[in-house]
Amino acid sequence: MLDPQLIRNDLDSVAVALRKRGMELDVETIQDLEAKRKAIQVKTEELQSLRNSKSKEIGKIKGQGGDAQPILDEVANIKQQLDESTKELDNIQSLLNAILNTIPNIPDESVPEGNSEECNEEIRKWGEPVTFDFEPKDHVDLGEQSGLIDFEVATRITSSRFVVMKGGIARMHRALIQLMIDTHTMEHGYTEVNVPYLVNADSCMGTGQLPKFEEDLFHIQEHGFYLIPTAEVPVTNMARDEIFEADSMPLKFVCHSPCFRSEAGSYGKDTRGMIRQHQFEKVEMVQLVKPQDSYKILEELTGHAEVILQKLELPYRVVALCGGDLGFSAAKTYDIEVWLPGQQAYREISSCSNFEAFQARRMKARWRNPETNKPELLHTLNGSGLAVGRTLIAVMENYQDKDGNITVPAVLRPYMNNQAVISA
RNA sequence: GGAGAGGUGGCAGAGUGGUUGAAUGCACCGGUCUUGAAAACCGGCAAGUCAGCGAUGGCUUCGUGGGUUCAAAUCCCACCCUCUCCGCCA
Repeated sequence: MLDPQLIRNDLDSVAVALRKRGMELDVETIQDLEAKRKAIQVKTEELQSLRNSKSKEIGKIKGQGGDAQPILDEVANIKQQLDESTKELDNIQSLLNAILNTIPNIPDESVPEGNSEECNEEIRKWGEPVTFDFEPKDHVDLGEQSGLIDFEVATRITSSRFVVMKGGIARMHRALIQLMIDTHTMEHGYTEVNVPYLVNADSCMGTGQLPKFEEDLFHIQEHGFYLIPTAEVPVTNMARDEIFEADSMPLKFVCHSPCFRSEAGSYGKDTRGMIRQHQFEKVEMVQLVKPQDSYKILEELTGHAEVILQKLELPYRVVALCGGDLGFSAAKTYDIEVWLPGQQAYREISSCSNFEAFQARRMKARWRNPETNKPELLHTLNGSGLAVGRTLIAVMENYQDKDGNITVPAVLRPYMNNQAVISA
């Protein structure tokens, strides 16, 4: 959610800023509703004030044993006026909120212009794509050859876009999680957390999945809960309605969790393999920071994700998302893309974002600024560190030999009882 | 799942229809005292929101949502959550 003051006082510049996303704000409708809101709110509050003072008089008179009837008569019609005015205000406010809740965050100045993936800006590259002296297979073929990745049986159990992993592959998947969490806790200073995978609607509102993107979520109708699409939701919402002291910040959390996404609207996209699943696992980093630090910390956080790829010696590049490719709540995002020999392409494996106060405002996540001694909105950031399934397939494809065996990266072996090869 | 108790400010904890946004204590901030600190004493101290250039003023908020009333922390209804006991259970 954007600052309501900004919307009231400088809507035109908000509209200009949002054009970077390729979004056209309906300035006239908002201004119109806002003007009505102002008039009706003032009127309503005046009526409330009148009622309150009259009621106090009644109380005083009755307390002294006097006759309050004259004032009771005087007050008789206030109630009805107030009811009408309140109803009208509620109406306008919910119309206005419906609009405001669907306005995305304002992109940071440094975000590149553009309306599609092609306009993303490459920031840096690490490592060289390996050249094979044979035709490298993709993870689907490799998994089929070894029998350690089974899409068919997962389809029988549930549906498409699910997977069953077995043996060495399942083990390496688990080892990757351990490597990531250990690195972030022991080298980068994050606190490991374990959180609910079902969340309530308020939490989804807080991080911005609701109200606009309900169709992307799995919803348990019976209880009103949602399956988390990312640990960002429960972890960031730990700060909802909280006020943190300055010396406890930044708060840094790392969390491994499954993620559930309905992938509505992605029919036909990445249908092959494990790239796009309804259920996948991710290690997520979340930071709650002082506003003045958030852009510096975005760089750090992105670096923390990169360390995992460097340890695994997987080539990657970092791109800054352009305005049109930016997520709803983000002010700035770096995607990290790993090299997949099977696709001969860089594919997203992490997304690191600064949300500034956008989520914090929805969540009422605040810190006490020592300079003012007042609670102020903090800034939230998060980034995958990393998407585990995609990391797994990157390892498989980059570490394969011509027979389809997969060498276990050295850094993972301690987590796999020193297993060095997953045989085809 | 059954029975009972309860949800009030950063925390603890009063308050059962009317100058109660809420006693008191702790914490916190400022000051006096002190070489300095502690103690003691004095003062301040909820959040959100609206109008206003501002001074300031109004409104809302006592788990959530409805209702009764001129007036609700206080009465009524529904829901949520916490605790205790019983049952079941990884």
